Amino acid sequence: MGRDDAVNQSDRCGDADGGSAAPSRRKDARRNKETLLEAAATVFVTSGVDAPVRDIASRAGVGLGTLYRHFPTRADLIIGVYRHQVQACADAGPALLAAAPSPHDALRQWIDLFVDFLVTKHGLAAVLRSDQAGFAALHDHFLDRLLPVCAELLDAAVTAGEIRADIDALTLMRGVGNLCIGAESDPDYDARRLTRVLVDGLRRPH
Amino acid sequence: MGRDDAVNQSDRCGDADGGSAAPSRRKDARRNKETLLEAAATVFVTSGVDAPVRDIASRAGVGLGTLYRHFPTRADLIIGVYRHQVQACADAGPALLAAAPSPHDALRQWIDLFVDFLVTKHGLAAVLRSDQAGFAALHDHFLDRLLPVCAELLDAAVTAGEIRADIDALTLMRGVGNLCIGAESDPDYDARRLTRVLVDGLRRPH
DNA sequence: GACGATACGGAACATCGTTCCGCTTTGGCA
DNA sequence: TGCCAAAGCGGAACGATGTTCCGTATCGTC
Repeated sequence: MGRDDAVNQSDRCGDADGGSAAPSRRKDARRNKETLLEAAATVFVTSGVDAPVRDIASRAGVGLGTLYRHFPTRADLIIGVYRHQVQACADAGPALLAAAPSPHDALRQWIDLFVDFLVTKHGLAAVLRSDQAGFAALHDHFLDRLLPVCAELLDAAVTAGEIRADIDALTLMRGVGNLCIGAESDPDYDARRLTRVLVDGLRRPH
Repeated sequence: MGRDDAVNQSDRCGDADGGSAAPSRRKDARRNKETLLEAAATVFVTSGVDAPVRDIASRAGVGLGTLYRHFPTRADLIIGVYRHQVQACADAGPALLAAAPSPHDALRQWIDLFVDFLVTKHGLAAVLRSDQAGFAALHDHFLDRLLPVCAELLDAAVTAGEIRADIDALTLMRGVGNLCIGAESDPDYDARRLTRVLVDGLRRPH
């Protein structure tokens, strides 16, 4: 819990928007966006990513209209808050593959990293799984960044003959994400151990 | 999908309340309760277990007050609708243990049964996992009926030396339940296969 | 048939997401 | 510096949903 690795650092850089949209020309707009991200990050920790939108707006000291202009959906807000951590997790993949004694070991370590990230974000895993309209962007963002990494690790392990080949990266990631649901609020449920059992189950039966 | 086994039959017997509460002395009350259960079962199939309460009440042709009197929480309604199927799943455990070639095989088959049940009920797995207040009763009901069965199968497999001993029945059931979340609405996500991988992972490493 | 207990129905209230629009601020320009 | 159009802001208002409450209707009994 709370391992001090690259994935769980919460620093964000100055620019609130790491994406493709051009930052506003107006200073107040940029400041509000940044303020909203900070407020959201705080509220997410205490109330989870399902916290009422009003709570976030009021903590940021802005109106609802302002929040919705900068972040049309809750998914946008969540992406904004966790963008850098997701990227760090993605970056860790190739490094682990290079350093670990075997591809399966790298996969296991990488999934540990992913699980540590998810489990420390109240409700993130649940909303990541959500099929509700409006969360597609969140889903896509995670998949865009992490799926290729997972696929690379998986392929390497399959090529090395270490694991079975009938589970694709998408299914595995969703499974791991699902296993993390509720883990943050229940000390009796050990999502980390369970994901390791799952990854163990990938091993080629002989 | 839609396997015709004992667990997935949807018949209910005459008495709407299989639980401990004494049935009402009034005929209209008993009839309304039964009507509500039928309406809920129908609505759950089409709109999932998260369907608006009003939809169920209106389909049953009763007022909201009536619905809330008979089923104070959504969990009570869900329990009422699926009570018999849960019981059938519980009953299948000992039978499988007696018939299967090995305890681990029995466990695998029983979990297949459980997964088949969950996957065919839109949103059930998700709400089963929910930590929200009001769903504790649902959680407890499932655990009361199924946890002992799971524990028995797990113990037998451990005793037979087939699987590792560091995963308890509660964790396993929650993990399986979690793996089923969203499976009903996404053909690309194969919860059955994933749960088999998980159960495979339980095998004692040698 | 009368009467008390029980149950019914749905209006009313609370919460939350989302939209909309009149007002304010900002940045560029003369 | 002063002006102005564009951009942004705030929060009232609306719709959906869960939940409560109470006046009225119905049932079972005597």
